[in-house]
Amino acid sequence: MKKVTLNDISESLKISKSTISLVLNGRGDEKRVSKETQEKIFKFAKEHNYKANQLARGLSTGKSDMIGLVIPNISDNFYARIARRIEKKASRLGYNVVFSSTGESKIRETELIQSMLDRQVDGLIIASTQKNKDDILRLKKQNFPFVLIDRHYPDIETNYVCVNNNGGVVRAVEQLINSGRKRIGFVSLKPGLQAIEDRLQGYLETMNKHSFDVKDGFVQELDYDNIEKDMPDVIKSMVKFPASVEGIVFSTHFLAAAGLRELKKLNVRVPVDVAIVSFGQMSAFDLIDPPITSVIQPVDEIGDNAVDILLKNLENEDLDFEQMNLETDMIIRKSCGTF
Amino acid sequence: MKKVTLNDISESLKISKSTISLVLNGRGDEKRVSKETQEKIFKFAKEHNYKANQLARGLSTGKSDMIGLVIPNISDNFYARIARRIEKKASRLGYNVVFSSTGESKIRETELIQSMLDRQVDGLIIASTQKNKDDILRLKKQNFPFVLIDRHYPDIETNYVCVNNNGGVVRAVEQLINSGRKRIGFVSLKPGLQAIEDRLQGYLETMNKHSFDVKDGFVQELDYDNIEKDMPDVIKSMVKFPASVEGIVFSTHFLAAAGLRELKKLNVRVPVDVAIVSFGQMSAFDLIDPPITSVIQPVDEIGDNAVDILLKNLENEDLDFEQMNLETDMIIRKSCGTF
DNA sequence: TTGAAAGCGGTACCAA
DNA sequence: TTGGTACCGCTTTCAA
Repeated sequence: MKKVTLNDISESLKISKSTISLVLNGRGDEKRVSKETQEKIFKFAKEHNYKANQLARGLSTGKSDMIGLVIPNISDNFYARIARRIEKKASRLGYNVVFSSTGESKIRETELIQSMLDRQVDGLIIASTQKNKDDILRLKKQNFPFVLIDRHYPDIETNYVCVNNNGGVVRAVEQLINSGRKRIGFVSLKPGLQAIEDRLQGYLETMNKHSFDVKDGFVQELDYDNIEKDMPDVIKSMVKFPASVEGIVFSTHFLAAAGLRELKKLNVRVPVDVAIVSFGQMSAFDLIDPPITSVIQPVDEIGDNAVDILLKNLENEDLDFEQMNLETDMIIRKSCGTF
Repeated sequence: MKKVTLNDISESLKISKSTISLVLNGRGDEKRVSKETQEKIFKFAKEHNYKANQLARGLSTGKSDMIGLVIPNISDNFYARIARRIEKKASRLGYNVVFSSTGESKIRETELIQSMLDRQVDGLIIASTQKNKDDILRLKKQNFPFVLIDRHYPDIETNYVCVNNNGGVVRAVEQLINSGRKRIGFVSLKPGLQAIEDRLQGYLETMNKHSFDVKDGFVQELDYDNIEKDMPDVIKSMVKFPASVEGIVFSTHFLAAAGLRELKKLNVRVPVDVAIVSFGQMSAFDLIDPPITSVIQPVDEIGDNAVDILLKNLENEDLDFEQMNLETDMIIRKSCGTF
């Protein structure tokens, strides 16, 4: 069952390709193609189930109606939810989305961006590894439409949709302080991500504001690829002397999960011995023992805004950059010791 | 910064497009293009950062090097993990993947499949809504390469990679029986999915085998779109007289989470009053109070096999259908009352 | 109101 | 060893 092409229709109907193309693209009336011709064409197309080859169309029009989504990891719930939102909105507007995960690798990110460009995607939405200034600068220089999500480059002016990381962590730390903790630790990822840096700053600022010492061992930074492996030692070192923390803020949801796992293994009572707050959520955080207090990132808004901004930029070449730092929310549950 | 095309190179270098195309595709030696010519071409391409337009190439070769992934919901951890695996493997083999979520809607599924076909994807991996025989039959009739994952159509012969749903549930029920429960309920989704049907059968068979009655109210089926709303009544009706279940098997991970949420609200002690097992896992199931016993689906194998089978079919037109029912595993935790 | 033809950027066959 | 050229399927301009 060979695919029907414009040419086939043209030959069968003895009507030129151009007319058919026009009609099938809904510009028949505009171009004053006669009703009969139009009907004949529509009828034939329907009957033979004609569908335009998007490759050919794309080659001809110079746009592919595809947008590329480059993220660290589609199996991470946070990005998956953003992806879902992006896809939903994009698809409603006639775009398909090609996605790829970088696994936080700069090299992969470079490859992926390139391969999407080769595919002629009309625009990109990128949650960058932030180790990849070169590519971002290049995209920018080429005036290629893209918007950064979740992570942006502070010294490169681009469109971005991020969250107020600093503010979110401030709330998290304040919450622990409210529930009477002074010796508060911060478990995070190794530097490299601005978002992570901002969260650390939020922690340090808040401790400072309250004149609480950030003692040795209070701040722990894990390697993205070795979280399971390193978490036991990290937690051990934090809960026992000399650090002896009474509270921990985890800078991201999977760190919180891994950290809690270790706390449990050590029979540390949460929140009695150590209260915890997670920056970022997981779907079962309310069911966990104890339920986890967490800073909520506005996932849907990130996705929606990213698509909106990108599409605006597809239509209009030279728009001002849009930069959004969305506010976080917080759900207070038992783990922070407030009750 | 306009993109460099083959034509540009051809004009600059005074070498024909065909030669350049050959060389850049690594077939220079094979076609005995002189070393010098090859070097000139490579050098120019490098310097001017030439990248082939995949749309054009696809149009010409008739293959796009894209594979389409159609799933119910990318933000569901189960599918997200499969997607990650598929993407990883596919990308290593030179394919990009376009994905879309159907939200369990037949209409969306039809639209999405069509839009991927229009995009000229080389093949499809589909976790179908199973309300969509027509499309599957059409793909099959057209001999279009595709493989079904997670859900297949029993009366249509196709490639598929699914799990042994029946067997998984049998183990789940047996586990509850082992820990002394007789009045065991089954919370599932409204019929429509073969996988769900198989799980129900697994439950019924096992109950039957042990001569346990399946009393009124033991089997509950929720509507995919109203789980949060309907779960309270479902759980209430199950735990109190006359159903008074002592154990519940949830037919999928999110039902287990929602169900447990209600059990907790009702102050039903798990597993003392009601023991539970989940078919399918969530990342924090080990941290939940109580930790959830769950049937583990072999996510990675599903993804890997799907890609393998699909790629084989891309290379070779008429292969026999491959049909895999992968075995599940089970992680036993407190919720089933075994300890 | 409709058609012819050029062009999008490649690939691949056939000559030279 | 290299080049010419038709063609993939569609859009779009210009003429008729």
